[in-house]
Amino acid sequence: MKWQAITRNKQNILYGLSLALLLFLLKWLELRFLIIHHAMEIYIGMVALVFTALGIWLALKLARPKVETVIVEKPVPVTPAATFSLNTPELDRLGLSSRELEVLQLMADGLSNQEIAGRLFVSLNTVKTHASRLFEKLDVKRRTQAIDKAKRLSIIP
Amino acid sequence: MKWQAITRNKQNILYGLSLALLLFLLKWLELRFLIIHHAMEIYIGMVALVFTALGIWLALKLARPKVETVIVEKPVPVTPAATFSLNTPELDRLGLSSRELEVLQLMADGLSNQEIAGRLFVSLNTVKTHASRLFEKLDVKRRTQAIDKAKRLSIIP
DNA sequence: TTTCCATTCATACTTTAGGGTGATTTTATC
DNA sequence: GATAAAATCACCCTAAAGTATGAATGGAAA
Repeated sequence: MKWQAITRNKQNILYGLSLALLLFLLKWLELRFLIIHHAMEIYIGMVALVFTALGIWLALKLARPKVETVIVEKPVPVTPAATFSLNTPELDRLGLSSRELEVLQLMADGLSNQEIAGRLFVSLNTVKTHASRLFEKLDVKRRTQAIDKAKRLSIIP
Repeated sequence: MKWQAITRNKQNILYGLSLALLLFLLKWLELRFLIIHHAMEIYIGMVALVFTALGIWLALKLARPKVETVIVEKPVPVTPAATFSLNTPELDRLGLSSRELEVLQLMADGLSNQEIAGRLFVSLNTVKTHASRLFEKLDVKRRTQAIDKAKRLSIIP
């Protein structure tokens, strides 16, 4: 801002000096022609041209051209991240308990019933009970069917 | 920015006008002393002013505003085609036979060994043999592990 | 207080899966 | 023709999965 103010002042000073110079030149030419008393029309013509040029110069210097901005939107295809999204409505519809869902996921991970029991800190019998209930709710006969169906329904990832 | 430009132009115009006014006053005072003897100088002074204004007007008329185009990229979500792409190098590395791969896929679909046998027109023993070989090559202990691993490796969809 | 549901556990039994061993046939390559 | 691999099949045995029945406990809702 301060720098801009100094620059502007400098511009105005230059403007003033150039104008003073031109006036001096004009006066000097005026005196020369007045003394000689020749080609008065030429003198006037030159004055006209000189001051026209001065006007143009001033206008170009002072007037800042407007910049018109045109915004063009370009569609860019974006592939969304491939993430698993739990199908909550389907899960609610099936009515699986949280324990049943846990067992299902561990089945899909390839664990045996005994291993699942160890993972969940329960007995093998408990796991079998949950599995049985799970198959009932999913209307399947075996774990491979349960896993296949659950993935199709987006209940497990 | 635009407002600032207008304000600056206005300032310069005012500056110019005030200077012109001063010049006019100067000329007028000068004329008061010279009017009797120098009618010509008054005429020339007016010519100078008029042509300066003409120059300014011309410059402003000729100046054309610049047009700048800005391209803005807009993200558009693209639904990826949910297609399975067989991981052929991995399949080659594991060395699964075509029959073994068939059995694997039907396992993943939830079929029992007996059902797979019926689907492929072979005996239950044959299916068990293929399954056994399959587990060996995949280094797994049970079908759920085989399925899980095969999906991870993109051998089956 | 009663009822319902989830969770846990047990037992007995049946079915299926999985491992081991061996054999025969078919297919492809040299 | 010889060889190796894939495919097919059988039999025996064990392990694991799956079914049926029953019981106990705790928490939430009516």
